[in-house]
Amino acid sequence: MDKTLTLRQKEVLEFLEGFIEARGFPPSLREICARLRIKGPKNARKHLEALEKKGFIRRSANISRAIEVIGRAMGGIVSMPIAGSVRAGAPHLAIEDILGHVALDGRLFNCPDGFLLKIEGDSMTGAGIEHGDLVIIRPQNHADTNDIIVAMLDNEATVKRFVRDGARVVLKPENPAIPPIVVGKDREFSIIGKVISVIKRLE
Amino acid sequence: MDKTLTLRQKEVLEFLEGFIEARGFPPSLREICARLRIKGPKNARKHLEALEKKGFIRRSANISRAIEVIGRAMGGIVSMPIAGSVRAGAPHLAIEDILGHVALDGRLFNCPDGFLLKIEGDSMTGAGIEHGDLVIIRPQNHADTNDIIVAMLDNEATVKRFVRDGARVVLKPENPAIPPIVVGKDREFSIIGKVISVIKRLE
DNA sequence: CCATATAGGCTACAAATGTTACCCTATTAT
DNA sequence: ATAATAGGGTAACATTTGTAGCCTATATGG
Repeated sequence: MDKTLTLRQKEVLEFLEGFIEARGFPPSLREICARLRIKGPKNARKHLEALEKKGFIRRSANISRAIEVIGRAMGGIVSMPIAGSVRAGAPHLAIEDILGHVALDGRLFNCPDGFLLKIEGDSMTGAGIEHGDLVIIRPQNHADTNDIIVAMLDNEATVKRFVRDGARVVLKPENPAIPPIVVGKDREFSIIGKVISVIKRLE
Repeated sequence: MDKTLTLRQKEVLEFLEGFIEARGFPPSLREICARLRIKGPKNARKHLEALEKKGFIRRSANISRAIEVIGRAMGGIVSMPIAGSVRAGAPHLAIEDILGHVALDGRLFNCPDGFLLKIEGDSMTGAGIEHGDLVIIRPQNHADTNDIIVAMLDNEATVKRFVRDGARVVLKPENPAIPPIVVGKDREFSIIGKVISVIKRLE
């Protein structure tokens, strides 16, 4: 089965997507005819049959406008807040107010109550986390050794690799130029959450 | 105008959202009746009129299933396909090569006709692109020096840093263990697109 | 040459669907 | 008391809409 669309079928598919986007519901056969300058509903139907056979849409018999464009699945979208900037180098800034919200795919970023942080500094470049990247944080107050976490250290937020060395806690940068931080009892330390995803923008 | 929904109206609205989510198109009046155990289509219609008056949905007269749920904040969200394999010059990817779709925030990933590719191999670890990461590709057939691109080389897709050295084209891995590739005239070479974003999942 | 897929025109029919009219009972505010 | 809103019932009606059959034409592959 050839799953490649013809030019005409691509036109039909793009019209379907545009119509649904604009109106909120799919077009009828005769509305498809009107836009594509086709005379009979049967001919529009044949296009839909072709699109369904090739797997681009799903239909239901005897039901008006029963066209579902596959892949447009907007389901499972979660809105995550961007929680301001965090200095990943020498700990400096605390978590600030929420800058905005971003809609993300729940299947890809599986974290119902997560949030995002924008990385500042170069202390985690060895782990592929660089200045300007966004990290997605899953809030939790514990961590396993070698997890990359966001922690509050003396009222400042920092992103580091978490290592439990016996009774001691060490926050390891991924940058040879920056020494590890040994968290002593004299320091105020708490785990904010774990970095579960990194988003880099290259342009 | 009272914009507060009654319990029953909230039931109706949630049914509408669930139906559209599941089926891809809105329900008819009689389908609303069936689910909410209402006997006449007129009664379902009265609920829709109330929801429209309060600004939660939009309708069109005399058109079947013409219900658009407002404010469901799908604005700016784009759906991008995840390509399993890349073939040269594919404007519309064939369905057999699409592993799935991901909904992404258009403000964050500003690329209307892009697609995603799952990275295999460790040739770009120096640029923070590792095995298993997803990269977002903006289709284009040109590139600037130092862009990270997806290219077809002898019928195989590869992700490398693009360097134009005089008349020569060099594809540079970001891994000291892997030598650069000098693209000679004897090789079939074309640029598929530019890597504009990297998504890493750490768990 | 034949079969198939694509693309379209035309007509008719039955089912799905929105619309209208009139009925009722509560509850709440005027 | 009266009006308005919310919620539900029954029936009839007109339109929208999907389905079906039959026609022509072009291109492609065996």
